[in-house]
Amino acid sequence: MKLTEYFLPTLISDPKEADTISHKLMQRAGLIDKTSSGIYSFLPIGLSVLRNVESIVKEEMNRIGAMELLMPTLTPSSLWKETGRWTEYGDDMFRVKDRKGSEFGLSPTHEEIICDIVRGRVRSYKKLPLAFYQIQTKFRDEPRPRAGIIRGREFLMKDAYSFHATEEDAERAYKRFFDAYCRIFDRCGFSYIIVEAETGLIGGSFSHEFIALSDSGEDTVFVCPKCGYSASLDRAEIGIRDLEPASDGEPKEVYTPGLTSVQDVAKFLKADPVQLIKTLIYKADSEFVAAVILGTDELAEKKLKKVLGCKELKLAKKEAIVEATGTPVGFSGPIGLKLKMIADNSIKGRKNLVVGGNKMDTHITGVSSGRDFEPDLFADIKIAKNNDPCKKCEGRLEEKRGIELGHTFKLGTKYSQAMNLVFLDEEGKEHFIIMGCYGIGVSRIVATIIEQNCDERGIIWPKALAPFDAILININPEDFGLTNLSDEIYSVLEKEGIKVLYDDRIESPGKKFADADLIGIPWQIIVGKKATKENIELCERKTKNKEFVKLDELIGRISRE
RNA sequence: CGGGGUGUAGCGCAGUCUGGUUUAGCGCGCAGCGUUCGGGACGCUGAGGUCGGAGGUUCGAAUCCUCUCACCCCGACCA
Repeated sequence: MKLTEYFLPTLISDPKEADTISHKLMQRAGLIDKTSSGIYSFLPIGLSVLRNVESIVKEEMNRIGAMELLMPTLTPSSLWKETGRWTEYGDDMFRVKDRKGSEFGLSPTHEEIICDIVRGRVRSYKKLPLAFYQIQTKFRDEPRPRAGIIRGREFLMKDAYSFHATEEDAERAYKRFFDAYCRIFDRCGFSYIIVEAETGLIGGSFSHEFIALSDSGEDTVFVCPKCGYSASLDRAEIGIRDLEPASDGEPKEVYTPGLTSVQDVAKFLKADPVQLIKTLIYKADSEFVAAVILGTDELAEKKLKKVLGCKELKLAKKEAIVEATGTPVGFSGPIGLKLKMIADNSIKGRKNLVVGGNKMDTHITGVSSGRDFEPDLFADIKIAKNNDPCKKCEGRLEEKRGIELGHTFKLGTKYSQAMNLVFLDEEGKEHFIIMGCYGIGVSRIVATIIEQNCDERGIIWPKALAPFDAILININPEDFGLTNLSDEIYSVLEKEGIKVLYDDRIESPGKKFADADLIGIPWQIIVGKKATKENIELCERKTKNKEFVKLDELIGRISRE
């Protein structure tokens, strides 16, 4: 491709609205153009990369026997109503009406649609298992799109669905998808971790998130550098902390007028906030419970939910707290509380604590756990912090930011029950089909690659994903000698099937080098005054290493591995 | 949805507080001509704007007032 005939609108300065590195570079290097908030066009060079990502994804999906299909974006409300997600999705789903007034949703995901395809057509165990995938545009009306295409309202996703007769088979498929995901992210050259995750609106029994580490990421994860343990913020298991021990004190009521926050109380009593105890009142399904944690911690609701085994867990409302404990908000404490009490295990054996007095404007100092109150259960119910001890080894957890690239779910029968997907086994008995679903944010991958592969000059594409293999820079297209040589190199490379972008523009060398570095094509072939067929300059974008090769060596040097 | 911020040429900005000297400027980019040609060259000439939109105040509005729309960031929420 000759650059004079190509559409590559590069920018010298960062666009004002972008502040993550990948967003800036995608706009500056002419990969994308914003149409509206969270909605982007892929320009030619951006689309090349997107297609390269797609082909890696497709190859790995095909390799594990998943069949590609394509489902519609516009989907009738009736299907969503079957599973209840027409309501559950709320404002996150874009909705439209047809001319007759029938309601449709722009699909944010496709469980309902694939189930509708499969049900009725698969009635026998003999037709199972099945696995399908598609690469398709998804719509989600995000409350806050951000960071360019990292969180868009319209984005490209690979979603896959598998159907099984048995749990064991579903788990085997889960493993196959899991391994395929690892291969995909390895081939893209990502540095990533895999964490156990929550299933959210998709539902199901368990799931894993594939998270690329990046400071621009929106997810917080914890990694143990020693044993490799990794988990998301609200699930990371923490070992026992080695807190400064305190000696026993005498319980004493103190008057703390209007002081409800840990900070205020600690300041007022001149106490270390770690000696304070927070007592949070939650409503677990229909029962009120008290969660007791250190003043310096935050409660991990998902952990507490798991400990309680309840379906719904919500912080109790102000009036409900008064009703359940007889105490206004901010003065609840563990002593004499008549609710089920779960305490974080870092409270076990702690002494000389400050707790709420279960009385207006009152706290109690000098309290010891075990002596003055005994929770029903000790458990890990706090959110992890940087440098917390690892539960699996003696290491320390490190807090990192990441971008979620993939998510695998073992769904079980959530959708097959709602949509009546049944099959007959060998004995003619009816069962619900067991499902799995597996997603990858394809467009998000493109941004994430840039996050992990760039320098101050611009993008550095991994060779497997680059929009072109090489950029051929003719330093002076008005010089016949240089142009003849450049033309010859260009036609030789093209003939060999090497994708080359030929910078034949009449521009200053500085601009050409700057653009080449910005768009990040792995190899730069530079044709300047000293160049001959026997002495062609080849520069690697990533390292900026220069070497001089003969024309017939060039192909071998830059062909894809 | 709560908090903060921004809308002036393709991009980045000044001008707004204190209305009039602006025919609305500057840099980059763009077009033409010439000189350059190994790290975002230089000179000359030129094109490009209903100052986000609507209404209002005023002799006069980019500037003041009211409403509104769009976009960005933090949070909440979510893949």
